[in-house]
Amino acid sequence: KINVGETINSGQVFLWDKIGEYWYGINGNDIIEICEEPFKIKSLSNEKRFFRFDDDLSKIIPSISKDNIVRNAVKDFPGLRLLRQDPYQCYISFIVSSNSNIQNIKNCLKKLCQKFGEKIEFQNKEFSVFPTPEIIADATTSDLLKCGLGYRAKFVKKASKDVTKEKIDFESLKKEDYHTAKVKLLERSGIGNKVADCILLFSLEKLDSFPLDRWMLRILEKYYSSKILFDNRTLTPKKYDELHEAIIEYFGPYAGYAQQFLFKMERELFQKKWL
DNA sequence: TACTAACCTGTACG
DNA sequence: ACGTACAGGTTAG
Repeated sequence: KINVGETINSGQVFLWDKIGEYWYGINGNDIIEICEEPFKIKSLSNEKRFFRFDDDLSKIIPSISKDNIVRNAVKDFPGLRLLRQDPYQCYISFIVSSNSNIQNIKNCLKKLCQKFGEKIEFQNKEFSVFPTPEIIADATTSDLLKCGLGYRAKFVKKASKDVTKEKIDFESLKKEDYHTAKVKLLERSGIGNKVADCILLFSLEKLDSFPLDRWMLRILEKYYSSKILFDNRTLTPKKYDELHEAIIEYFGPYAGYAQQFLFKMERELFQKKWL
């Protein structure tokens, strides 16, 4: 059974807020409301695939449980789930995320919605949904800069133009395999290995994607140095690919789920130290 | 192909 | 108060 708070607060999504017992989130042009106890979910579009209830956890969990590290992470966060995000929102979110932190990412994306997104009333509350690629592609750089994007503003604009010009089509990427889809994402501006893997895992059905950021490298070094070998800390594109190969070989086709559990585990460990 | 520096912004620390 | 470091990376050279 899903733990909504745990899942929302695991670095996948940035446009969610809790009001009373209810969580509200923006997903593309959709708005989702979810309450955990008693369980209730409602959305503007009536689409309920966001929480991936269709994933067969009884198959996935055993598949990724290769060692006690993962087994403990799953035991500590049994309600953690991967989410199925709107691809364009996910694409922009992770371009914005580069060299930044979660709080800053949230601020930027919220401003993007408020400035450029359509205002919609839902459950007697006012929301601003995520802007369309067309709106962002036509926005002026100075307006984008007002959202706090900094040097990423030009990446966001260019990447949006690529969507409107159909240089990239998310629906077809969903049908491609991991590697083919990744190559196409890497051609877009502001997207490197890590950002591409986040987009693939969180919005394009690539459960064999395994985003390697600073945290994951720390985790691999700390718990997996004997199981998965990789050398120094400068991760060149070639080494990134090789490491990803080794990880898939170890964790299998649902490695992305393993990544999410491990990431959550280590983040919580760190946060508690500060309290 | 590998390595390095520069990069917007916000916040925490000395 | 003000400088410096650093945060879930990418790009240009």
